[in-house]
Amino acid sequence: MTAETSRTGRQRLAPEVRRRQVLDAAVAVFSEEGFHGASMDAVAARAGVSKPLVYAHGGSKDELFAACLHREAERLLHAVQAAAGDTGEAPLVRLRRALRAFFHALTTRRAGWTVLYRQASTGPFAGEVDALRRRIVGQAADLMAGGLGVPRPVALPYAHTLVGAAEGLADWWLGDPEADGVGDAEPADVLADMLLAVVGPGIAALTGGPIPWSTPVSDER
Amino acid sequence: MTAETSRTGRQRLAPEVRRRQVLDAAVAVFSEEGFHGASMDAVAARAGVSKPLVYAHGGSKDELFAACLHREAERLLHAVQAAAGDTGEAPLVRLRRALRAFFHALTTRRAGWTVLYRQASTGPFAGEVDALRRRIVGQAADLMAGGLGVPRPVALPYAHTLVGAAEGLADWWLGDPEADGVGDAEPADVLADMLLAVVGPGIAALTGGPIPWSTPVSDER
Amino acid sequence: MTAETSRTGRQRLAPEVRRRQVLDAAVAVFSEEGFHGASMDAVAARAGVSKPLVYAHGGSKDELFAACLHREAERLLHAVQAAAGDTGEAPLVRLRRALRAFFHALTTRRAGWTVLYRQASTGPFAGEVDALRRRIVGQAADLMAGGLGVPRPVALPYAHTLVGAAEGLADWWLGDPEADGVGDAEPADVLADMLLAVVGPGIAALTGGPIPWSTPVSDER
Amino acid sequence: MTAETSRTGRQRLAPEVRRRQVLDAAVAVFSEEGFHGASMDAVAARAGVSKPLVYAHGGSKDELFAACLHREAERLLHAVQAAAGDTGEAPLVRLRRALRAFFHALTTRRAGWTVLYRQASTGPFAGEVDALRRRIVGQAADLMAGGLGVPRPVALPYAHTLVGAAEGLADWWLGDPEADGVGDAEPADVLADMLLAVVGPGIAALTGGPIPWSTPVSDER
DNA sequence: CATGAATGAGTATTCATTCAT
DNA sequence: GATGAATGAATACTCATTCAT
Repeated sequence: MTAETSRTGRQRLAPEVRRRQVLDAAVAVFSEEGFHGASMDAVAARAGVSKPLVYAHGGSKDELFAACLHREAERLLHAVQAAAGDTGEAPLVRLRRALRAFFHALTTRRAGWTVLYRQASTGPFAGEVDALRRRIVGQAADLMAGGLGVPRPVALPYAHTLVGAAEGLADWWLGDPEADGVGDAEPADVLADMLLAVVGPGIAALTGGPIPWSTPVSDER
Repeated sequence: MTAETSRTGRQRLAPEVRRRQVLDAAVAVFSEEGFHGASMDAVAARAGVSKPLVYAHGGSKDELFAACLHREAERLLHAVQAAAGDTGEAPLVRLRRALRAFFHALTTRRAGWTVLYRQASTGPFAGEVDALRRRIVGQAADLMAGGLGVPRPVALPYAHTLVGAAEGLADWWLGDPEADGVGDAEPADVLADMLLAVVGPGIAALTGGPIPWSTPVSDER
Repeated sequence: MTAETSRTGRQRLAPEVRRRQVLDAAVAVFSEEGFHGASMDAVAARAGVSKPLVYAHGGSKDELFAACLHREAERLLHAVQAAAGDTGEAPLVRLRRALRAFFHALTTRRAGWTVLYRQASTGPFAGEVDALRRRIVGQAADLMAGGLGVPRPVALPYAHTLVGAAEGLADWWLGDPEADGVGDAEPADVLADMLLAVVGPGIAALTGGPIPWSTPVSDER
Repeated sequence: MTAETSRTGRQRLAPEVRRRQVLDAAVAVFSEEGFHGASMDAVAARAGVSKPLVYAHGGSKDELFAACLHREAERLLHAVQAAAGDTGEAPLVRLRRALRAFFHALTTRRAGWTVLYRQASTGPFAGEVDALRRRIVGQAADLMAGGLGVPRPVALPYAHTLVGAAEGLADWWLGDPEADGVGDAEPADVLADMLLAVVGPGIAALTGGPIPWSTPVSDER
């Protein structure tokens, strides 16, 4: 018997590997069908495993969905947080970094974002979903209020606006066949700059200062 | 006893009236429970009619949902189109009118919006919603390219950004409990101005001209 | 189309008829397989209807089982109560009547008895089953204590003994191929007399009196 | 480190020891949960071994349950048979011995009795239990016909009645919370005497002789 | 030998959909 | 035409059973 054993039939994998496999499939299916529309059969089929295994590693459908939500939220939050970390640079550079990380996450992990944001806030997960969305948008609001000096009362709705705008742009980029004319630069970076071109002046106006990112920022990353 | 009533409690209504009754109930139920979560029983109960009648007037569940989608989409599109009609005013005033109409439709017909966007964006009707979204974005792109002189290649992604931003702000307004602190002004107008404050300067910068809406616009409407 | 409509396909029956049909099937299946062993599929098949109909008329499996328990218990209790009613006759004649009614119920409605008595007192119905059993045996104990003067402290265990004896005898009668040699008399009456021959003297000894039923009792009934 | 232990926590036990361990656990679990309610996981956990080991030593679930049934049945039969053995004493003393042994087995091995009678009397093992019951009843019938001179044609139904009565009394004793008021005497003996008080006179009347056990029997045992 | 990991087959329950009246 | 009654098809979840290590 070779080192890879039989390719077909029962595969005996390490629990954490299986768990990731199941969660990946669940995120994919939930993002495509929604919570109610997704069936545990579909998740199992997508993962290429049997249904009991899904239950063994993901728990009930509710627990599985919650696990998907949390994993994807943490990933997104960490990615943006790491990118927006206070490195002594100007706040606007941090915003740009954060947007790049956000677009990177959005374009490379589409399903995770869909699970987090395209799910209705009705049903048994309204609380969970809302709390996670609040955290994500809260990050943006903190950045705007704390670093950029946007007045507190409007920071939250503006953060929602910003996130929505980013999502609309990403949707276009991901879904539109004509959207490939961005050259050979890193797409996430291009998208971030496009978004900044639209919302940057408005934010700058809110803070009263000039529009610093109209001057080139060194292409760190 | 008129011709419209019968011995029994059954009301013999004109077909189009019945159809509207059923559609209204369906929009309400779908917006609250989602496509999969809503049951035809619930729709029938909400409409105050029997289930076979729902089938007679609304077709299958899929057809019924599609009908909801289309009716609400047409309403939204017409409202925006009417508001953005070329009335000889400056293009940016037209944009502002369009945004106000958009937010007005959304805040007054909340259920329709929810059905269109939050419930259908995943699942078997993602395609329908996408097509509708494309029409809305097309309107915005026309406005930007035709009226404002935004260079064609960027008009489309910018329109996507704009529409996404509007959706994000709308979601905040509809879903966030703290979002009611807009004073006693017409909420739709406030939302439109909030959105313009964020994206307006950027769009104006693209066209090279001044920022016309920074000067008060007569509160027509 | 004749008066009996189509024999096959959907039969539209009155709700109470269907309910009885479903309950009868449920009693039969539960008595044969036990609560856990019985499947709702089996109940539906036995009733000759579809599974949703079983749910429509019987509720959940738990509710269905509880309904079976209650219906059969009421039937048995009423049958025995009616037979043992205080008609001014000697208490022992009432006991004999009660036993005849009991055997009649046992031999003609075997499944009902099995559901009531052969189900384990473990599981979600321990309370229900115990309460019903208590009522049935309580009837016997009342008869023994109230009418026959059996001392209270032993009336209950003796009632259990009596019921067990009756059940054993009925088992023999129902299950044993050699048990048909009872002539052409009503079997329930013969069984009652056989049981009285075994336990009668003992009960009489407990009360201190003679053994009255060793002298012929007029064959009323 | 002896040959019986290994490096790991696994205990390498003699097969018959393991088998008894498994059977004991199975009897316990089956008696508490019923055949369908019991899971092989629960049996394994109760036995403190892994599930495959249960299969290795107990066979399939059906085989395991049948093995429980047979072991407990043999124990009960042997106990009664040994007690009723022809020791030269009066037949009625033998009957009393047998009853005491029966109730003793029952009160000391409650789980075994529950498995045999309350769990298996319905479901796929009704036949097995019936056969066992026939053997027990046969013992009683032999005693009555052979020793006590009860006429053959009635010995069998009377034996069924007797065994049924014993079961009813046993169920009361095991299940009724008020059944512990038997003083400090050996419960099995008290139960035997209670049963004899009910059925003894009747049996004695059948044989025409006196009632021998109304005179004290030396408390051998 | 002993076990953790995996699965095929089944169970209770619901829902979209359609006859029979 | 309108409805109560009925069902086929699915869905979440579990369990007896068996490989692979």
